[in-house]
Amino acid sequence: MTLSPAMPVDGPSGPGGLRPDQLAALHRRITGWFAETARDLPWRETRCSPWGVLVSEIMLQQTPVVRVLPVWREWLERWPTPAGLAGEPAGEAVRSWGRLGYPRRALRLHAAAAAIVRDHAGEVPGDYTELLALPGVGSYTAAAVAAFAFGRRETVVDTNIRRVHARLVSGVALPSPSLNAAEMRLAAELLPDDVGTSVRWNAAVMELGALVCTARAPKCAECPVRNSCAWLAAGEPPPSYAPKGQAWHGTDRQVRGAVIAVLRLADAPVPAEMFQREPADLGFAATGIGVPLSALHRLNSAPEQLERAIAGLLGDGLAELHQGGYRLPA
DNA sequence: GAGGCGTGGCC
DNA sequence: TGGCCAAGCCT
Repeated sequence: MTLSPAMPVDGPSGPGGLRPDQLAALHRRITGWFAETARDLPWRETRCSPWGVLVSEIMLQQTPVVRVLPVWREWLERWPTPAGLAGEPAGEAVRSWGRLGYPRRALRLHAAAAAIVRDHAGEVPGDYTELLALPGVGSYTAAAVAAFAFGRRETVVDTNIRRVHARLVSGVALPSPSLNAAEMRLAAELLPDDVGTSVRWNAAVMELGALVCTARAPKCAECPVRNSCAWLAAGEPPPSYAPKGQAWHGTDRQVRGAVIAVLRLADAPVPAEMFQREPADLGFAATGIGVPLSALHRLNSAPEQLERAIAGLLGDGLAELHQGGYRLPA
């Protein structure tokens, strides 16, 4: 039987073909690198509440840290507890979400806050299974909150960790298009046994993927485990598949985004006909709502496309009809 | 399980 | 310039 770096097999030598001493060395090097390199992020401070950690994790889903920081600070100042957020209309969460993107996350975070008040006496639960039951909380976020807010030993797997494992252990440029059982098993086997070390390991591997082992142009010269990297040893083979990008220009999605940008800034229900006409003709050009209205108009979308976008927003609960116009849910 | 879902910065 | 990418989740 032959062990290939590209096809990690558990055997006498351990996960990914690593001996126990090699695994321990990886733990030491990566957590050591993290101790001296980690960014100072407010949700990593020990005084940050589990609620603050949960809010950060939801905001960080598909959104870069630098854009999350100011919005997270505003949210925690305004709503320092789940009960604070749950006590306000869902539309306020969507409005305060600003331009973070994927505004349904704001809706789900609001629903999660309500569930926490209703089912957990207002305290963010620390168990993976209970976290997973919250709206907007999937396998990654449940594990991350349990680990980072409650110090639990959890197998945290996000896109950064997947990429580090793919290169460092499996020797390929990128992880597979979707998370699979083999990856979860590998991640579980790489996780340090000690609880405290496991928490630091999760954060450290994630940080390594975010700062050094990046998707494009990884900074291998700065990597603390470059001498152990299976991908580097294999001569940096290119990805075996081409990631498929998401279309944007001319899509319903783009129109959705433009419509909700208008609703975020509107302080009264917006009649449907306003979405179809020049804001200058409506006398709104110089007002706050005039800017997103002009942007929407420039898309020059077909009426039926606009209808689909609005219907989608209504269906998702991101908008509601009130007195002949559309607004964020009140 | 593939596809839908925002937004802005970067190379 | 424009496609790729960012601490995913849900259906």
